Amino acid sequence: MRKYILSDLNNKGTKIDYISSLNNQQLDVVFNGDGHCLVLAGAGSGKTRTLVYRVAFLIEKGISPDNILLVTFTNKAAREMTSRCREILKSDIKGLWSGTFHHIANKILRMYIDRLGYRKNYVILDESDSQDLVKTALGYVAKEAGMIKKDLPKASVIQSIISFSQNSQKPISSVIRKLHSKFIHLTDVIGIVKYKYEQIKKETNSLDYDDLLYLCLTLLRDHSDIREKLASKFRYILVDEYQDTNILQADIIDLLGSVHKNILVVGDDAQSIYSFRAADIENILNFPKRYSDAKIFKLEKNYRSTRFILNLANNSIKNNRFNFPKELQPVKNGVEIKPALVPLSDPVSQARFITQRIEELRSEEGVPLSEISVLFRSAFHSVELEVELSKADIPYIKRGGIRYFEQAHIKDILAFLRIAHNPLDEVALRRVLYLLSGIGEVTFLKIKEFMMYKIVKEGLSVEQIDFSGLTLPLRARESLDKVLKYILKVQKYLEKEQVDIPAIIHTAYRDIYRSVLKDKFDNPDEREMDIDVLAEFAKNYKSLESFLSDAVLTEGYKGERFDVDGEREEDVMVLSTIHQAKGLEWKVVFVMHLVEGAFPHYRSLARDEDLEEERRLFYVSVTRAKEELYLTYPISYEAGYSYMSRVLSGPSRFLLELSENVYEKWEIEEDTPSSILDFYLD
DNA sequence: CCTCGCTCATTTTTT
DNA sequence: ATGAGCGAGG
Repeated sequence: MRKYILSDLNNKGTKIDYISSLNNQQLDVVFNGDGHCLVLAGAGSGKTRTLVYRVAFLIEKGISPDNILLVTFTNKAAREMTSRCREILKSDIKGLWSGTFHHIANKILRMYIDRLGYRKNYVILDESDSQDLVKTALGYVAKEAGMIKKDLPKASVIQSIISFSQNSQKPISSVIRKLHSKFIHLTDVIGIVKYKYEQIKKETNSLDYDDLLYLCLTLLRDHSDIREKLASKFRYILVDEYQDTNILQADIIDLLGSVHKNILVVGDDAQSIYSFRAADIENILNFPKRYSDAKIFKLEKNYRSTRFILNLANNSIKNNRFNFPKELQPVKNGVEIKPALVPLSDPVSQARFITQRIEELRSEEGVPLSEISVLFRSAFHSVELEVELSKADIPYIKRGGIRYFEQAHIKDILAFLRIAHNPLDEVALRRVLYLLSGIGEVTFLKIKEFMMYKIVKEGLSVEQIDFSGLTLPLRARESLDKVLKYILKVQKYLEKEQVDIPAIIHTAYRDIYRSVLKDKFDNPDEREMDIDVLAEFAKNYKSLESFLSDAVLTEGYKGERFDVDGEREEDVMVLSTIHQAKGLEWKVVFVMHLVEGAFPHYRSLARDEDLEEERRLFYVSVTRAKEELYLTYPISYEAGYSYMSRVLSGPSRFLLELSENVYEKWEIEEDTPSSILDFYLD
């Protein structure tokens, strides 16, 4: 194969120096990645690099960027990859389609969804919107069936069942049997709730995350002209993190690649960590079966971590039975520090230790904060640490937990924008009206029915509706008037050539929301600042619709700046859930709260496959580290909240099952009773 | 019919 | 500590 490489290079006279930038395995992918290709890329094996060079190579070879589709796991990753591509090519790349599956599905549906009987101006519901709507559906169904809500699962549970069923393309009944067997006797009712939920979505022209994928697939499958058109457009398709795709996503790729048949997927079965949202590891394992002509590439050389760290990672993952056996081969040379296992007496000591060590790294060893991160299983594990970091004046951003766009006040403001865009947006209208006094469930329904009738049946616009035909209590009337006045005002803005979204946000805030914010929350000033950030972010958009879509599909976290135009990061540290740390690397990594029951999470203990996923998560966490790795856990901690007793559940099994020689034990808490240490560290 | 204040359970991971 | 759910008052 190497022969082709040189002749290829000589003939094309390329400007990019592939040979000195990539190793042989990587070069092979870059030059020979035509057709159906599976690239099995271990952690730290330079898979992003390989993808970036592959895209650059295609463009340099003369493929137009709009004939390339690059699917990534986050939109952030897509931005990073395209900007790196731009750097090596030293030219702008316009027209390349890149982003997450949801992002790309949205792009396709905005063009063609009318073919499926939806209007193109649909709204996208995020998970909590979807939950709200399931709750509404549940209300109707419970009433009709004469059941009490108490006897039914919570809306969030039903929502998750519906979602999993959609993403895995399995019937509700089998999802319930597998994931929520205690509700098995309610299968029929849940099925009806799902039906009702679908119906409301259809009526209100809204799509949830799963609909984006499912409808995109339906569109491609059932409308051959659209399929042909798009599949002809995409001469080359590249998919990153393929191990975390679900069946819908794999099928979408299959159809989009059905004309040119150039589908290159990259992934690592050992890093599959999203089965809870129906990611199916079979996609990657069966890729060669799905495409019998598939070429398989392997990237096994690890450029990231020291041999101690890799040794630890290999040692851990070999306890898993269900995956391709493989070992990461270290390449790195130089100073090697053994990973440290650090037991601390409790979460506060743990936080202090990490903070102290970070200070040392920073001041004594000159490690920039941007080269350090702290990872954990669950977002709330970092609370004590956040306190300590703030005390020590160490700037950090946290990824995981509540997202920026999911905060109540941001969702409130977005709801205002949504009803201006579409006054019949059920979820948004309910949210806005509930904020104001005098309007509850019954009054809301009355208003909604009235507006629906006037708009849908009589074809009136909001401006034309005579609301005096609706009898309402005084307070409700006042509240409604406020909202209507707002909608009319904003619709004037929308008629203008250049839509000023920040102005719409500020109008909603000044006219209505400011006073709500003041009594609803105890930190209104802080939240007001968030709303300013939102307005700032909105400046980049020229249509309300695209702004609203991105607000739902963008993964930004609180405190994280939206690096839309690749602004330089300042020197801040990252705290992150392991899920959010996927694909990233740091010189120094702390993995904290390695406590049995927390990590592995107690809900995964019952089934081997779930436990193995937790172990893969551990594997992902340790392979983020380039040079130094600290594994910490508190010996005792308070589970749940303070009314519960202190728990001594002991270190994670992921620590215990590692052989002693892969890390150094580091006991720094002199006040820790040694008997406890002896017991647990045995 | 709405709101407020009480009680109870509740914390995995996310596009 | 926070949120959801429920029952009593307004």
